[in-house]
Amino acid sequence: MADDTPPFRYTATLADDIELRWQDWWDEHGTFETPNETGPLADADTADARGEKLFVLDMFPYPSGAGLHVGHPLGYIGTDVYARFKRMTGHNVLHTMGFDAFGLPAEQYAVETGQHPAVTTDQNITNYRRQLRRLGLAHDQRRSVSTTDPSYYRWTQWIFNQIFNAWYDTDADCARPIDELISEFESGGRPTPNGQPWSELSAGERADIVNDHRLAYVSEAPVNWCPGLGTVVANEEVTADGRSDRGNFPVFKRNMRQWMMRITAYADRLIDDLELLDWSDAIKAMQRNWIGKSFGADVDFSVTPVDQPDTTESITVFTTRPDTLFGASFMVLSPEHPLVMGLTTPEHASTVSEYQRAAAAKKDVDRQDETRQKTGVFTGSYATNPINGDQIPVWIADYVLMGYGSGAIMAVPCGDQRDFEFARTFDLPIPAIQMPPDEWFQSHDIEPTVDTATWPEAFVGDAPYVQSANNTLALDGIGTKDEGIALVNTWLEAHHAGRPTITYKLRDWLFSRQRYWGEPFPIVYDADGRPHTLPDEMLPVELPETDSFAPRTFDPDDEFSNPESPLDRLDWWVDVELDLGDGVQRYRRDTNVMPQWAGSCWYELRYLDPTNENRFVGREVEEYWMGPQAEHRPDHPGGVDQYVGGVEHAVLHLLYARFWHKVLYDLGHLSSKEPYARLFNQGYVLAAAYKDERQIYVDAAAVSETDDGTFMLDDKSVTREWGSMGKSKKNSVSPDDMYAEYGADTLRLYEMATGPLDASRPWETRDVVGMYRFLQRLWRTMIDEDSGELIVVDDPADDDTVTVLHRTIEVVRAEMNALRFNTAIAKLIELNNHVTKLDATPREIAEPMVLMLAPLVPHVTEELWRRLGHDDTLTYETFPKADASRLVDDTIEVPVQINGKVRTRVVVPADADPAALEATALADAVVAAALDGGTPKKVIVVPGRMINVVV
RNA sequence: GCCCGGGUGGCGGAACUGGCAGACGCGGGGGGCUUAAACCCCCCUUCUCCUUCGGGAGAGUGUGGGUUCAAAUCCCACCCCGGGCACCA
Repeated sequence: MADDTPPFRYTATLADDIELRWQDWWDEHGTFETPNETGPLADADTADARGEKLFVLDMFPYPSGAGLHVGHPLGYIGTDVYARFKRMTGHNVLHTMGFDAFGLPAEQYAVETGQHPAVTTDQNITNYRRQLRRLGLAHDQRRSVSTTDPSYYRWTQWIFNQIFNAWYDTDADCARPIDELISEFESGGRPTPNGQPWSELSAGERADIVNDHRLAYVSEAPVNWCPGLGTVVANEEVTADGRSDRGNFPVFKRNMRQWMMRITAYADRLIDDLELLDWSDAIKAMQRNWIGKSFGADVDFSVTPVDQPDTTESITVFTTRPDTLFGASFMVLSPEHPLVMGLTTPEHASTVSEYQRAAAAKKDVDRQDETRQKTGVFTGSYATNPINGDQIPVWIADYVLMGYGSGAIMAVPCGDQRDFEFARTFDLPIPAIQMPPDEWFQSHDIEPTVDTATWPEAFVGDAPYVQSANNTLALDGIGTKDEGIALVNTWLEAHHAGRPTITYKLRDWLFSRQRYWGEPFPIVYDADGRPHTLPDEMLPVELPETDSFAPRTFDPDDEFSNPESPLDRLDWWVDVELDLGDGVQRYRRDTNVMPQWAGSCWYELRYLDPTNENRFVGREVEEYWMGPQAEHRPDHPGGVDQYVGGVEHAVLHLLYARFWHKVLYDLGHLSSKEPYARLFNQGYVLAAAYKDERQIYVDAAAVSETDDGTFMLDDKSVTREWGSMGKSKKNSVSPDDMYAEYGADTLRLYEMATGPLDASRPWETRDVVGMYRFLQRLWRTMIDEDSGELIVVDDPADDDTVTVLHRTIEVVRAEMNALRFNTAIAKLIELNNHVTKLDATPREIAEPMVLMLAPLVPHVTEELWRRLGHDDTLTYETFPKADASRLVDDTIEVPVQINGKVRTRVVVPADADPAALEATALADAVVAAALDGGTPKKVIVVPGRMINVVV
């Protein structure tokens, strides 16, 4: 190529040279190594010299085989810019990056390629490290961890043991060591569940009681069985339409014996402590909704079992509207409710069992389709409504779910649309208990009446009660539900027929997976099948080597298949002889592995103290980096100062990690109550994908847009859709291509400039050139393109330029601090555009400009800083501060409006008082013409901003 | 249905606490450099209309109302888009 590009122009080639050189320099000099104050990585003097601590954290990546595309590092660049900025404003910043490398995709990728997941995972991590390093991210490499490393998961297993050896004391409202529970049982200070004295129980009975209190426990419960994946999965991993979020296979509810974690014990604290967190309302709302706390009452209805006509039992229902109890005209049980068989009379037995079978065969998806016609069958029995003694029929129906409340409801058809529809379908009575307002009747075009036969739907809302009284309670005339609820709750308690209660949607966390690539449980079972944890000195329990790592999967629709853990096949590993304190005995190892979320529940803690052999994190180290900061806020919960990641973890990782953190806090291992004090959700990089007429993706890079807005590949038109980037969509753009074409600094700048960090934005390769041109102009203001010589001059800058500089500094500082890098960049471009118009670039402008750009484009600024005559990295230079006297002008131009429209401008002294402003405006020719000799009706003066003359 | 966001030029997006809408970048147009092109540089670029070519007028931030001297910004009603939850009693 005949190329007359000037030899020292800032091109991709020069950028490449600069970037690789500085990346090596940083590594050689340990530039980004962050000292602790204590422990193995301690250098207290340096830590103090750097200033106040600041922990900046990214959600660590799962290292996939496909490598990074340009969408992945958006958040990583954002945290890097922020962390670099904070280093320059007096902070000891901890920033590193680890890998969340256990889990399904690694295993699937390994199965596809026939390589062991340990091998592919290592390769992928190596590739990720290379791609991330090439971006110039200022990470402390010494602190990088992988969840798959035995020296890491040793401590994941240790934390599991902590959770296993803990119980939740509801009186103290915190977790405590299980030994303290046992002591309470032994001393009699706490009664056993069935009241028998502890001393009379066998060792096995005692173990069962203790196991039932543990925060990690094995139970037989309905779980999500996914035959297509060959494993059970957590509620949080099931999509709304009843499929696995990994692989999109059907998921079936089955009773199985599995490990659970008692996250429900923390439901209230997980909600309440959201108040302490600087997170977006959206994420907080998602967590609150997921936990799903609702206040209401349990109400007991008595029933007579068919086979024991002389006895009564009670069915408890949960309701959020106890005040509507007078309107409960029938009861509906979930088909799986344990009392259904006992309440079914012989003549209804066949229809009931048939309905139960049909309900069981239905997938959750179909069952939850609320548009479906209501179905159900009568059991033949009646229950007594405690508030009015009415005998109400007991039905079963699949719109009542066993998994929520008590699996039974009182149906109030006049006030609940589902009950209303059910009553209409089966011709059940609909007594009115509220008199809806006239407008309600008008909107339905019917006469006001309590005769619900004319009502088209249930009435939901506040309205005076009617027909709601018994001998001891009268609601009639009361107008608000809060009052009604309080009165009925009092009545229920006085008559032992119910009690206020709280229900949650949150279920305990299903914690075991029947896969290979995960943390083994540090658990063995004795001859009686009771679990024992392995003592700390036996950790880690290493994942056994095997060629046969593929899980057994099944036909995705084969609901009645059973999971087979890969570890189960390894007899040599499963059967062990150990001395756990009772002499050498034979045990069987637990053959489950932990879910992918386990490793990410505490990784930020390991970053703090990655080489600690004695503890998962040193106490003082944790306190330094994560301790509550009362000087900022008395109720500061502690935790990471700035966490950045995608919104997709709102109820998975972020909920699980908070739960583990709180357990560790309760047990005295941590000083922080919460792991992540401040959370920022970055947006996503979206990309256009194109499909041809066969609905097959075509290479997005080859598609062009015509003038009339249609998209063409060669001579065929294709359709466009927006979504995440991906190889399968043929629209992936690799950062490697961007490095080759523009360099890492340009890529960083482009990603930060396209919009606010929390907004998703489309990727447009053709737009990248704008930031490349900017860096070229920047380079050209300081370096001669032909000679390569520095052309910065030591002459003072003119007054106007200095003013522009200080205004820029003022804005850039504020914008960087608030993570608004897009506007900071715009300001810096304006400054540089100003400088390009000067005859020469003064050093007093060049140096602060380089420093301000350093967090964004670290390589080219290091190079310029060096050429400006400095020996050391600019990483720890002080970020420029604005001179306040430069931020105010002597005179300012103020717009003058006439009747709210800008018609002219006047130049006035900056400190002009309102009267002077008004006088100046009225003297202006345009204003005088508008007034035409008259006087204005009104003049509004906003000093320094605006004058509005109303004519 | 409920809960969160959001809607501004051809495109990505700016706009402090209600005070000059469209910063910055892309794209587009014009010009320079060049034998030519690419690269690079300079100027113009919300729309419509008028113009004596200096400029001027009107409209304009999803729609319709309202508050105000003044609304992208506040209030009411509605439409559309994205995300989350959902037969949750």
